[in-house]
Amino acid sequence: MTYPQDRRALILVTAAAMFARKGIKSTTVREIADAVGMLSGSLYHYFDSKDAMVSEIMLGFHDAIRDRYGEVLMQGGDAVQSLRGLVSASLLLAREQPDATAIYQNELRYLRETPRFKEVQTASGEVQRVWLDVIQRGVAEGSFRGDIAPRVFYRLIRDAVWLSGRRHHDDGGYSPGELADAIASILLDGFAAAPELDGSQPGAANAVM
Amino acid sequence: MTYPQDRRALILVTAAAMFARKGIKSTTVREIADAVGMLSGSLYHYFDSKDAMVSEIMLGFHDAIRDRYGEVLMQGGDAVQSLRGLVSASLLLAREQPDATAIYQNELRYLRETPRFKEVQTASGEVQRVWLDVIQRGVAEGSFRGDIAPRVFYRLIRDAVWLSGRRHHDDGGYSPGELADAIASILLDGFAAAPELDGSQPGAANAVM
DNA sequence: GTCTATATTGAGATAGAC
DNA sequence: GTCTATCTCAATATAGAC
Repeated sequence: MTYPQDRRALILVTAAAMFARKGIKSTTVREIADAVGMLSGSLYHYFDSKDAMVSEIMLGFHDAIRDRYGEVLMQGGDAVQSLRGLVSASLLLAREQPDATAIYQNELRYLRETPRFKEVQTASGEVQRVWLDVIQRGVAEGSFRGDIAPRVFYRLIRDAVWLSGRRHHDDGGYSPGELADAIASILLDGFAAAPELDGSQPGAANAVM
Repeated sequence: MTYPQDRRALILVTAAAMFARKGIKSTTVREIADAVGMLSGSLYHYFDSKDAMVSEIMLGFHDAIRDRYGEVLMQGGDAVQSLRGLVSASLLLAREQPDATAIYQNELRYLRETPRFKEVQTASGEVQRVWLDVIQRGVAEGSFRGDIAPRVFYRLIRDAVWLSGRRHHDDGGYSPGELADAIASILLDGFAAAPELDGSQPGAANAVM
């Protein structure tokens, strides 16, 4: 699909694919070089280190996120609309850039604990801030449940987005879009069947466990 | 808390803690030995290899899961009751064995792709089977939504359990039990606020995105 | 810009003394 | 059962020719 115009870009997308599939630590620079058709030493003409590739991949990904989220927020609307916009934008991104998404989710700890990824950490914090602001706004507006900490819901949704971005061995006829809809629907409406209209409260009623 | 009676057990719980925190690949046998107060060579008196430790940790974890799930299913009841039982049992296990839980979730790919972990893979498949059976039973009984593939819900719930097992830098005053309740409630009832009793359908109504 | 060759380090694992 | 010492191998990274 994408036709990388220069070797540098080719190296980057190839590395991203391998990082996503096998993890950063388990992917060797030799394998990357092999996949792109050169020898490992040659990679260092373009990048200072393996981690430099990781950093560049992640920064590009966060730039894309920031752009999309900016568009969503600029459209205004209430918190529910904003949240749906963020979910939609995230799932779209996860579909467009499944490798970067997987890396971001799988290697969170490594990215957080390695000083070299300071810039990535900052960008990541800004993204999280956007989510929390919208969720808190929704709670204040009364459209989201107030009995659940925004942070908890944020984590759940972040992991769910990851889930939709992952490629699975069998996705049983689900297109990525359908999968996204299914996940968003569970998170907003719940997995329990819609109750009969007998006046029973669906939300607060069930004390779980 | 736990008072390991022999060195072997101490090594295992120490290794589990480090695997959970830093990942298997990033944890060296020397670090494990350090933490337990011996030299790396001595570890090999107890274990054939680093992966042998991983395998033993995971097999023990799956044994515990199987026991608990068995108790749940033996109590009978409808699918909703069984599902709640499974959720409850899982969250309890995630709380009792946070390290094994984290390893299982974080290293899924590594465990799947390494032939040496064949036994773990088999055990893992059986666990998944239990979930899918209960979910499918619930769909058949009409208590779970039929428009969402059981597999999708299973993955969501598996990741959510992981979430509850993870230790986070700040969990903002949430006890593990409260966190578990919050997550289970989102998954079953949804994050949208309970609707006013004006006859509008909470479940199916919102076409997401 | 790519290759050859190699330096350097880090990690898993082993042998044998104590 | 633990330590000392070391083997071996794999991986990142570098230097310099072409």
